[in-house]
Amino acid sequence: MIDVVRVSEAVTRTSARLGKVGHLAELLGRVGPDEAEIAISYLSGELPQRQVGVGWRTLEDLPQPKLVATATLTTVDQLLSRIKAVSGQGSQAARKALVSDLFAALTSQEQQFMRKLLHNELRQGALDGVMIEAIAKASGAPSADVRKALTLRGWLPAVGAAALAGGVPALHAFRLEVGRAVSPMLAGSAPNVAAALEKAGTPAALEWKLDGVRVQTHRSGDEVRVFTRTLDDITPQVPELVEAVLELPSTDLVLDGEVIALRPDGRPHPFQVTASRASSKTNVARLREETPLSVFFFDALRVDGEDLLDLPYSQRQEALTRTAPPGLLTPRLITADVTEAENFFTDVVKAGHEGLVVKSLSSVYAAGRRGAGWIKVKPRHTLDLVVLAAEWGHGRREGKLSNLHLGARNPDGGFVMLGKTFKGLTDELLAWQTEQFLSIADGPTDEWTVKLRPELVVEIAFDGVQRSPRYPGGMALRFARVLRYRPDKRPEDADTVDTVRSLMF
DNA sequence: TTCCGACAGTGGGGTCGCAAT
DNA sequence: ATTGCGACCCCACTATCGGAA
Repeated sequence: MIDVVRVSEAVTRTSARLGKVGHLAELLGRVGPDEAEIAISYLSGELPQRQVGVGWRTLEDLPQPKLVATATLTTVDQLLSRIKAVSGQGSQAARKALVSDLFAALTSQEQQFMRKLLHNELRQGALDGVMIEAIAKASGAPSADVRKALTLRGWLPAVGAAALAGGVPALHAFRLEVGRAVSPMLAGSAPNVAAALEKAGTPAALEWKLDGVRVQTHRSGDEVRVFTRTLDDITPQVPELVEAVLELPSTDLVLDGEVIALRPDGRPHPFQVTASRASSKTNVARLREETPLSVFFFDALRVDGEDLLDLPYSQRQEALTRTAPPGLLTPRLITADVTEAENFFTDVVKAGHEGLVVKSLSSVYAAGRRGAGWIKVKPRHTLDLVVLAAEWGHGRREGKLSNLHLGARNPDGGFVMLGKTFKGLTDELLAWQTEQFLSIADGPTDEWTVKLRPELVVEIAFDGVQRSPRYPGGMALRFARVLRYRPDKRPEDADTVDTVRSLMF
């Protein structure tokens, strides 16, 4: 354990990526085969158990550290598995006792590392992307082979352990396995349709982007399993999808798509409604009567027992349209014409949906790599809002006021908070606003938050207004980010809550 | 020498399930 | 019945490194 912690610290101190890879590869070269999975998992910032039910609250008041490092990866891993088991079935007291046992077995250095791992904030500048390179270096296999195996297996520690033990042949042995989730292909983004077409190359396929939950659907005979983007199994929550897939002619398939709650008129419910349905595990039978889910597939990874990941988009589409009826397919248009594409974008937004995903016709299905073959485009709203307060940042933003509290003007006086944002800020802007904020700080300030006199106007971009149980106006901005400050505007020129309310749904 | 793709980091709002209160 | 916590849906954006151009 202490070896892993020391390597993590070395990785943190090294800014060069190749240097990080070197440190990681050195450790992988000497870790035993039975502990390789654990080492790879910890050093890429995750636990083999994924979640164990321990958060910040459970990590208060922990026992004194040991002075001598004796813990092994195996003993730590076994304790974490017991903690997970107790979290799933048992009292908080029992979990707390096991967490105490774990920390009592660790030195202070190891305790710090474990605390960061449990919080999912290792912040050593190396996650899967860097670890892939380290595994390649330590095993002598090309990183492309490691990446390909990861796509198929969905979990890097297993791939890395196999590479270290068996090299290239072991990596090539990974296959798409029906019933086991594949790493999903992700999309990059572009500010508008023309830019997206430019990136994807023409002609390109334009698909409706539905604001629902990503679903990777596997069928083997009468067995169906449904996985989310993070590879969690949500099969019991989506019976409509299971039934729809059992109707298909192919009995051996893997399809990629989206589930979404639609109103009777075919327009989408707000995202919150779909998310609620897809995450509810109780009363599913009743909920599906009230709020049925629809599924729209947009890709085929396997049909009739044939793997399609390495085929170009156009051939995968052929297999998809052969397999699924038109009602289950995501609306799409193939075009090279910018005007036609822009009209299609206008149509989808008018229909109440999120936007488009523009796809290269020649791209293969490749996990993880954003920006390559798929590019999303969404409309953007903006508002001029007033900064009401700011919170101190963490990590590389330590010592800078980072997270802004945003308010719209109330015509009756005062401002109504609509949420927070920390996005869109350059280092320069962070430094500037920290100085500005401290000069207009107002009244009592707690440990994290600095209240401000409402004087600064900032232009905010966002994707939409959603219903909020948390903020006083009953609404909050979705995906708010800073575009620029508006020194030319005064708080009384800021947008009003009425303007914001008119944008809701 | 410059450009750009990939990656890591920094957090946002909403909702559910579960245990404790 | 309510509250606090942990987990996971959705996610945008900037900084940095290092290979490509």
